Amino acid sequence: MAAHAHLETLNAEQRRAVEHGIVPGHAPPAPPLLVIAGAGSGKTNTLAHRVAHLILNGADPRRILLMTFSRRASVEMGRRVERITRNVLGGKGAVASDALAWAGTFHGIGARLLREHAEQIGLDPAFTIHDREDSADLMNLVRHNLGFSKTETRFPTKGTCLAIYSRCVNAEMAVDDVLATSFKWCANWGQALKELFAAYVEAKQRQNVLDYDDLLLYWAQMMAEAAIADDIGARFDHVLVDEYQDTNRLQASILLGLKRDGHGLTVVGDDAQAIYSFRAATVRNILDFPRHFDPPAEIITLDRNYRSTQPVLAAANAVIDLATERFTKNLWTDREAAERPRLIAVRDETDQARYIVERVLENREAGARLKHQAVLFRASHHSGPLEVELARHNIPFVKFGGLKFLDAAHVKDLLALLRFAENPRDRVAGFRLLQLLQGVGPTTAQRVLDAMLESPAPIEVLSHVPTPARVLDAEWRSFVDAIATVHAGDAGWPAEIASARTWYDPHLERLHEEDAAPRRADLVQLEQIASGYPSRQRFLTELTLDPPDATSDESGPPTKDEDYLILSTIHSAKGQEWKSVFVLNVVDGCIPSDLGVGTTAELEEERRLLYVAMTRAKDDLHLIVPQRFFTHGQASNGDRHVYASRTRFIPNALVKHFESTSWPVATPGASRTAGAKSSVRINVGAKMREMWR
DNA sequence: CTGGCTAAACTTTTT
DNA sequence: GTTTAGCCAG
Repeated sequence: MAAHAHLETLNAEQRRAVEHGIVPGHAPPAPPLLVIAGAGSGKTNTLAHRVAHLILNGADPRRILLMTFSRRASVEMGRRVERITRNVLGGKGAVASDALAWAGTFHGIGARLLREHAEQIGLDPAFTIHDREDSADLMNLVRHNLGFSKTETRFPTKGTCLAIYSRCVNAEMAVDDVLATSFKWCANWGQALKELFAAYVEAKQRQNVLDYDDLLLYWAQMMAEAAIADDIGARFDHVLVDEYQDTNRLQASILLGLKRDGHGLTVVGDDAQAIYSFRAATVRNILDFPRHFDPPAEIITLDRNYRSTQPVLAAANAVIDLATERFTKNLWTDREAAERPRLIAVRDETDQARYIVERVLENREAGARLKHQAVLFRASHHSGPLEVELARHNIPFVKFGGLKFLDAAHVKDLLALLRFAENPRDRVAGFRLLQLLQGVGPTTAQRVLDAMLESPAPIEVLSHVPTPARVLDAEWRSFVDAIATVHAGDAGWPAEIASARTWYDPHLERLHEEDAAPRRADLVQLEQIASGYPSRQRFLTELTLDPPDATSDESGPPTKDEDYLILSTIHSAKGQEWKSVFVLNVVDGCIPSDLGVGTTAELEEERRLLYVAMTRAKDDLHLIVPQRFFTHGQASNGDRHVYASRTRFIPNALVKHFESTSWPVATPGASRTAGAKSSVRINVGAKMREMWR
């Protein structure tokens, strides 16, 4: 049947998931559905087909809420939905991807709903949003004001305070419980932390700023109020959530508040790939989902893997099989292949980098594009030596995860000016800006901001504040004018950024004499990015919620048709796949991270992390094991490097799933020049057999 | 009160 | 190697 041609590429389970509750020509809010979708089982494709199928059978795309884990995932989903509907309806009838207006992350959707419903909950719709660093800075200001920065024994740092606060909010737990379970070394500070958090919340409200957690928290609060919850719930007929295993309790509260009887709800996920518990995500969400409803939600399991070859999948299955707790069964595939994944022993991180360069170039010679190859690692800084080696060989790469463009001091300075102009009550932005001026320190900054705080027209007040002592009159006037000009917005968006840059330039020169030029180029690039947004508010909001997540070795992002190697943290690699995958530092201390071996739960998450990394590979998988690696500056510990051993997640019993080799391959000449008899022993018999394989 | 200095502590993953 | 608290001169 032609109308169903788009379903023919799906297998039976996928098709059941796509068609659940939909009859031809009629797509009412269906009973709740849980799809357990293993790695590479066509999850994104299935979800995209379900959305398309809803639309093709009469659902209004503007009344579909689609929540994905990242902005990148939501863009991809929109594209696929558009393609499917175009194939069925032809060019004219296709649903434009922007018709799927409510697709995005929980945080992004939250920000939009909060602006629209701000009045109903006594919130000023012009709020600005603090990213993690801004939140930590505000926490620090409050912490300082309460006198916690000079306690007898050291008070937790701003980052730790924020982490504790964030976990309380996201896990819906009391401070004392969070301290007892996740932050034992801070258990003594329970009372002080409660005071701190109360003051932090007040400060945010006075300044009309929200942090990441507030976007969810305020939303959840709206859902707890029946009248508003019904209002918002009624805007959407269908609510679909991807990567449900990585949502937290607060997000589950929102979802269940949105659709209390579960009708119209579809969630998709895989508990074997849960890797975000540090953000308070809990697999309980996905496990408990069916029983929230009566009758319970239907469960459909996708366990056929279309991505990886059989040997790659066998190795990944073996790794996850050792998990202490498993809910889903193993994946299967019919993609036969002879090559087992490789376990490569190298001497150190330098050789690890050389090995990858050699293999990557070899693959490119054989016709594989760089883009189809990826290098994955546990922590962002693990790729350091590799980046050097890639640069030496002129191999372009793009790195996902880790330090961001927006974290650079000069970028933050300029953004602070824009944010301060947008919301003059934003103390973190103001504090940062004022201290750029010579002669202004914390005290003067506080005083100026205090004067502004009370007034309904803070910019007016600022213009009339007398030039503080120790500050040059001209410098002060230039600062005040810059703020006022941008705030008034007469130049229009994004032209006003030019005024901001003009003001900032002398400060840039002074603060970064050494490397002012590349930093100035960054700011030009920022202005370019800004031109893609319709307004200052949209720019600031979307930039904090969806910062550019990739950095490359060249200035500026590479153009689409250029070829480049992918470098990514394992976390940022979620949902992606490549023909060849290299995993760095598959040693104890990196995977699992030695910071992640505290509790069994943490250790189990590290195991899943390795599983996620391995299941990204379609054809070749290389796990690299450096025999030793250098540690950063623990001078007191003496040795500059430590000997590492293969990750505990691949014990001897699992080695049979891999092709074990070392690199570089020892040449006969090398041992001779060594003079003394080499300690290396080779198994001649094995090598003979190897020749005929 | 600011800004430059020293000593000591900390060091993952991200919306 | 980077960030933070504390000290001191101007």
